Amino acid sequence: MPDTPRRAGRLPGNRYGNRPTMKDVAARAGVGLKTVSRVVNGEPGVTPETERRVQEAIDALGFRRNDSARVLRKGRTASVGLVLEDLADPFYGPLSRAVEEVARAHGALLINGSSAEDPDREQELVLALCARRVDGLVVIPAGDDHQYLEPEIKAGVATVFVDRPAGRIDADVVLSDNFGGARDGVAHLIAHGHRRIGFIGDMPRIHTAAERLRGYRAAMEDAGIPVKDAWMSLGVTDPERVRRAAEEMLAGPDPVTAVFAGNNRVTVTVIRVLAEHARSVALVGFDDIELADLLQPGVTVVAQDAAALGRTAAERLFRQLDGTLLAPDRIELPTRLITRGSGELPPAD
Amino acid sequence: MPDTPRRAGRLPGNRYGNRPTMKDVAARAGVGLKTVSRVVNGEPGVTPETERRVQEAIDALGFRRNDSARVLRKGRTASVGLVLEDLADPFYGPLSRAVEEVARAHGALLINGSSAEDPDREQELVLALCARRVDGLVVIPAGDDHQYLEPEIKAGVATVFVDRPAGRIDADVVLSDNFGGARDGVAHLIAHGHRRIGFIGDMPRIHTAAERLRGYRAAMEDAGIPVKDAWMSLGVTDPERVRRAAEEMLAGPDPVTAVFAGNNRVTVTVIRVLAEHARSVALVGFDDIELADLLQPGVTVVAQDAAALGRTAAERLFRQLDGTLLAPDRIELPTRLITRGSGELPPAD
DNA sequence: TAGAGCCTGGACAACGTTGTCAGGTCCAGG
DNA sequence: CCTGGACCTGACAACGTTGTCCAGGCTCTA
Repeated sequence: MPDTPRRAGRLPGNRYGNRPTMKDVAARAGVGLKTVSRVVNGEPGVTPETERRVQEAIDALGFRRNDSARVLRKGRTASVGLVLEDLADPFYGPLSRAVEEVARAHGALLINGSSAEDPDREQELVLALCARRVDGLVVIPAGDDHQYLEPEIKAGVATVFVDRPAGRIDADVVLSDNFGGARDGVAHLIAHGHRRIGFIGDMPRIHTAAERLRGYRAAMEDAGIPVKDAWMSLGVTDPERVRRAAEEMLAGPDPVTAVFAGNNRVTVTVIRVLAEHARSVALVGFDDIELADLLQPGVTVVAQDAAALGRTAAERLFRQLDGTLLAPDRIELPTRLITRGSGELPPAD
Repeated sequence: MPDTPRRAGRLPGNRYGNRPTMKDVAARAGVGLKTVSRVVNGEPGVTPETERRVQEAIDALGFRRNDSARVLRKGRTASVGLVLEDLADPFYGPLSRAVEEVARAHGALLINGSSAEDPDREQELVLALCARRVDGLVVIPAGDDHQYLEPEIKAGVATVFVDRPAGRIDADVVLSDNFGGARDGVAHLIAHGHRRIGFIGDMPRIHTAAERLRGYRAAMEDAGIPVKDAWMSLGVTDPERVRRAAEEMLAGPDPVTAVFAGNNRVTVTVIRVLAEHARSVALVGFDDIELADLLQPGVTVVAQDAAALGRTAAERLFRQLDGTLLAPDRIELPTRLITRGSGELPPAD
């Protein structure tokens, strides 16, 4: 009979592919279980000679500590979860990376998931992460009711919301100044002589979209310009519909001479439409986009710092875990207007 | 005396913030431990009435199953790891998202980490993921020796390498046709009359960079054009140095009339340099970039499908886990030349 | 009405690790 | 030679879950 594998006959044998455990290492090194544990964790109180023998057995068997068991015993997973809308969106890449860097500095791994802007999927993801007992959560909300998180937060899961505030729950939030940024961007167009300014943005149920719309309205009101419904297009985000919305604004009886685009995806489509348009139309977009400076004209944008959002949120998260953070707070990061040409075009009527 | 918390006196009380366990739920519902387990896992053999009582207790206590314990018992974590270079790079966002979608379809979560192109950090990340007993790994290698993974793979961790092949180990690999893509791109420039063509790429120790360089050389050789050292710049990736390299090629005694850019970051910088350059210079870049069609001229690129890379790799990973996949294989996905203007400019000498 | 068979529920061990604690060895000092 | 302390080492329980197995109560049929 060949070597009988450990646990033979008890399981098909594919449990972790039959990995060696500390017990196996201990047997091979001729020491106690706990001594192996000590060596693996670099705890003091082991003779160099013993340590050498254990280390040898570890290498020979290819032992790797099972963190699931460790977590079960210790209660901390050294991992944090990040739930965002879509990792493929260039806005979230740097944000995610920033969270990862902070986590790494604290010795934690990052688990992330995309909600695809679906509240149910967000909840499903968040709860799955809680079941894994992540130490903390950074969430970019898709839904607007986060009461389902209350038991988790009570149970000690550190939580920070980013980019959009949480709904019906008191928690840390890190936001960009969407209102101020949009207001400044629109005011910039007004300062360059525009009065008929269009706004194309996402569904107002998304907080950022609503705030930017509010900024648009505020700037118009400050300048004493009445806003026409035909100048506003809300809830529009896929390229086809943005295109149609932009074309309608440009063609109506009261055509706009400038457009404020509510996010990076809208901006890109609007650029395409304007490129085909005969009359010159000014444009300011929310969110910076790569190569914006190389287009003709350069694209003027209200830029937010995605990496700073992620970093700030993650740092708050770990301060919650340290216990150095007291009450939940709302932090707002400033935006920056970057003028490159498209926002400085004069009205062409 | 107020309600004494469970485990009072044993621990500071912050272990998972004292979350309820199945035992607690069982006690509250007045049933046995295993019955709670059955309800939580939707196993048959529980009366509706009992199930209701248990469910009530679960809701009241805010119970959430501890997946660490579950994993320890079951041996599968339902999570896969993804190690890539930099999540903030727009090339990796869609790739990561594609892996996530496939994982999600298989009920698994995605843990990902950025190696920052550092082999040590790659190994550290991979081993940390193995310690968490991820079921599988998708790795975009930073280093060129992956023997350290051998015990893990033997132990049953499914593994697929993407974008670059693994070093010194036999494993599944999913690649783009870097050689063919680069050769076609350069041949395209040659077909438009260019003979002095520059190449700017990353360090040849990176497989993709080496393959693209090889494609460049092959195309030149096929056309019988001797390549001058001054036309090639390798290992250059930060904007400052790419800029200098490009300027030198354009200014030398034998100035290039066209440039092949080895990756998206190089392309972007070269575009900037060319925009300031008096003479018209043709450009083909490897990797597509957003808005490439809106520049003047549009940027001709060799596009690879990042999402397809991720999807293909993840699908192979789960086929390994199903056991339906046999021997390790090497899959090469085609690239696509997208002509937009910059690659069709005639030589300007 | 008794026995067979089915359904529901619970006791118990095991997963691999770490914290606690006690035993054992070795040496210095009395 | 004995005592005490410092230092190593290992036995054991516990973390929260799931798989196995058995007990008890029910229904149905002969």
